[in-house]
Amino acid sequence: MTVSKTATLDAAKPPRPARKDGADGAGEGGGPLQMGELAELLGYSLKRAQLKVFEDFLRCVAPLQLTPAQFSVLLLLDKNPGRNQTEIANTLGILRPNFVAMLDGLESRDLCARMRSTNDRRSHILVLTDKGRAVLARAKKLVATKHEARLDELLGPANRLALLEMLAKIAREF
Amino acid sequence: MTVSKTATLDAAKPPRPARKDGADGAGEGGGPLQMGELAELLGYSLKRAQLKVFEDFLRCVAPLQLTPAQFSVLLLLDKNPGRNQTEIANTLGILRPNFVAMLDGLESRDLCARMRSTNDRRSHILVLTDKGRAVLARAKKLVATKHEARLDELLGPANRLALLEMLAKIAREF
DNA sequence: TATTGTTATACTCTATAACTATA
DNA sequence: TATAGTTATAGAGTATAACAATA
Repeated sequence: MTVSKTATLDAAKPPRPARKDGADGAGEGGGPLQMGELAELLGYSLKRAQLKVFEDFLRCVAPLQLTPAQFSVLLLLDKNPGRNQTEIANTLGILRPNFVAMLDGLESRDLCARMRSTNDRRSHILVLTDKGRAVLARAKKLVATKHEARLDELLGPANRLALLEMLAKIAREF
Repeated sequence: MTVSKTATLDAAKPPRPARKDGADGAGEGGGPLQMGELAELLGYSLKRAQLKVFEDFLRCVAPLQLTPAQFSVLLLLDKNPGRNQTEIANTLGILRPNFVAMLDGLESRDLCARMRSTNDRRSHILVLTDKGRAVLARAKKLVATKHEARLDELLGPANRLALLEMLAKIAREF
């Protein structure tokens, strides 16, 4: 199609190249699609919302290079000193084999350390390093002032809390 | 969730092998861990809830062997006849390259079919087969009577709707 | 015998580049 | 040249089996 010269018409995207009437059967318009009962499927919105929230988390905490999973590990280590890998991993729903590489990453950045337990020499007691504590503190501030604050702004504090309660209930009891 | 079949559930587990007093520094109890501010992190509960809901979806619709993603595709094809792969994939947040194998799976089970468009021979118009429509109808019934019904039972219809609205808002505007 | 951390492995999801055939 | 479908590929995330050290 050598239209380019005369042009001007094809702004960005010509969605409708002169439809031959009801050509392809029932094809409606060329615009947005009908979501149908997808709009009432809780799991669908749940997944899309989760992706958005994680995406925003990453953005907000980008200067510290922490994923939601890594953040949750640091948080748990801080609140639960003296625990081993199995306990931390189980609590977060991470399988022990998969937790190894994750810890390797955190440890190589000097955010936490493994210490052989004196009681049970099979266990690795996990501890936050000073740097780990510092990074966690900064991350918590970013999450609170940027990430969660944005959610508060969108939903309102009361709704945000109601949402959290319901999600926690599903995670717990469903 | 992690918990597969073998059940990692903290149910059966002797957490305290005769602690020698305050041995390992600050290690508190041997029971469940402190969640700390993880309990207030929306993203955390969002993710755990999403996994539970998808898990239940799989169970409820197991006789039809449909994943949430496959179900959403069938639903969309039914409501939007005459659309091509790119349009369906984009609407569901699936990348075109990844949509190919997914369609292959559905088409090999005779649930949908690709038809070359007469207007634009590059496009594949997607259509549900009769079997696809039948399976979709059965899936919708299972989802409504088992899956969503269980959520209604847990939260109550009003709360369930409020939850859905908030999740949709996050997915849309966040 | 059982458990902790680990390795190896595999399977799913997701993401990007590049090819082909059409336009 | 641009777009639709496709291929190849790479990277996360997640799952299971099995081994060494220790209990």
